[in-house]
Amino acid sequence: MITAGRQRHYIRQIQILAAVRRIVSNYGLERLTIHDIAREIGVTEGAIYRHFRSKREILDYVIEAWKETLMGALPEVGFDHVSPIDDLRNSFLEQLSDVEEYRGLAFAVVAESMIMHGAGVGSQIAGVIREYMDRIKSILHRGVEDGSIRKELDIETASIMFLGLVQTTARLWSLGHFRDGISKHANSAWELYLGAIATKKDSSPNNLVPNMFIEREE
Amino acid sequence: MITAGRQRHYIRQIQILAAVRRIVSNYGLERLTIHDIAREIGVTEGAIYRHFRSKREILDYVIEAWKETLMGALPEVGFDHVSPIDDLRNSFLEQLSDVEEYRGLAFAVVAESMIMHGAGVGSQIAGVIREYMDRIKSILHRGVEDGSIRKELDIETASIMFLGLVQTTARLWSLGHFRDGISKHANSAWELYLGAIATKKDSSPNNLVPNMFIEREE
DNA sequence: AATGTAAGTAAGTAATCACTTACAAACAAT
DNA sequence: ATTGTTTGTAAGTGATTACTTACTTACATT
Repeated sequence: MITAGRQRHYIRQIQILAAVRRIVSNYGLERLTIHDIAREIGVTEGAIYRHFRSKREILDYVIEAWKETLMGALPEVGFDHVSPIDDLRNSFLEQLSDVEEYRGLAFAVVAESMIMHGAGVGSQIAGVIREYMDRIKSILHRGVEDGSIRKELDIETASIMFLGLVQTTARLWSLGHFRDGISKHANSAWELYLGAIATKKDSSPNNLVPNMFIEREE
Repeated sequence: MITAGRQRHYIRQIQILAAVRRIVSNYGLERLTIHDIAREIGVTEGAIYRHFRSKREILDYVIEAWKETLMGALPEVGFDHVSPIDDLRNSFLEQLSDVEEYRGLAFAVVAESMIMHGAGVGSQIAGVIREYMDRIKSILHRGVEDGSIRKELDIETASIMFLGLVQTTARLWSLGHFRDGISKHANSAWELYLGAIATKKDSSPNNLVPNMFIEREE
């Protein structure tokens, strides 16, 4: 049961979280029911309510986990010992690797599909996105200051493009749009984005994108 | 009632379509019920079934209308009397004006939120998106051929970025992310995208974006 | 061994869902 | 005036939803 204040992650809660992702991934939000969640982890419906007070509380838990994944890939504000470009690239590739890891259903997609499900969940997710965008924007500002990002850039627009590239790649992947892995697209997408925002002095694109993404453990 | 083959658009069907957009816009897909649709246009539930055989048929109708809006803003394949850049810009601005027109719920967002609602609707929408992307890609190819678009460009990635910029701007707008109108963002977003894909010989950005979008009739 | 608690079950609840049925106006064509 | 079609209503249907209740099992602590 989720209580007030800081919460621990009990095993059943994690199992339920995984079940939610699997169900939404395979059958869509329509079939995200307490009945199906219970069946997925092999208990009865009543047992679910030992660990969550309501379905809404389950969704809150999912959103919270998504927020941690999302923000965890970004440096804290005022934390600038790594170059802004590297920060952006890391978040970019990390998110897309999350997409690939979960075979078609990253948190990005789950949360995205929850937006339209009324009952205040939309505004909650909007808050997470706003926070994430603010973080992206502050990184972009740092890049403008240290000269690695073009200063004529509209920061707001550039951050939207960043989010758009990640989310759209994730969604198309989840729709089965790509034949081969997501890695190749991740690299060329980053190159394209970098070309749009970076100052042009160093325009050899190959060295700007290390193969950190490709060399992930399988 | 929707029959086989080409269909006409009867007044009640259009009313229902508008009701669907309004309901999803204000309350989310959760409350897109036959009951609410009927109440929205001032009839009883049974009356709805005089015009559509099932709820699924209503969704099909919505998707079909979305497809027409989406594809209608693009030139036919092999139709190249206008410059590729202009074609892209027209589709880009036209879609975002659709977003603004419907005050927070463009077809783009409706369809997007339907993706995760199982029951085959997802694959249907995926088909529309695939068709749209193919059209975008063929325009990009034309641009490469006539020299207006960089030839080192990864066409696939560039088309994803295009879709991503439109969809994400639409979604953020529907989430109330923007304080002022969408027009300003539309123009700077197009500039940014253009800078990423266009050849650099003509790099004065002001003349590349006419104010056709701003001068829409109110 | 006794006891308290966390975690589970089986069988319900009322509400809501998409959809159906029987019937009645509205209206045009004959 | 009669008939047929379209479009509507009122009142249902069974299925499914989130959630509850009464009771039981597993297990650690004393």
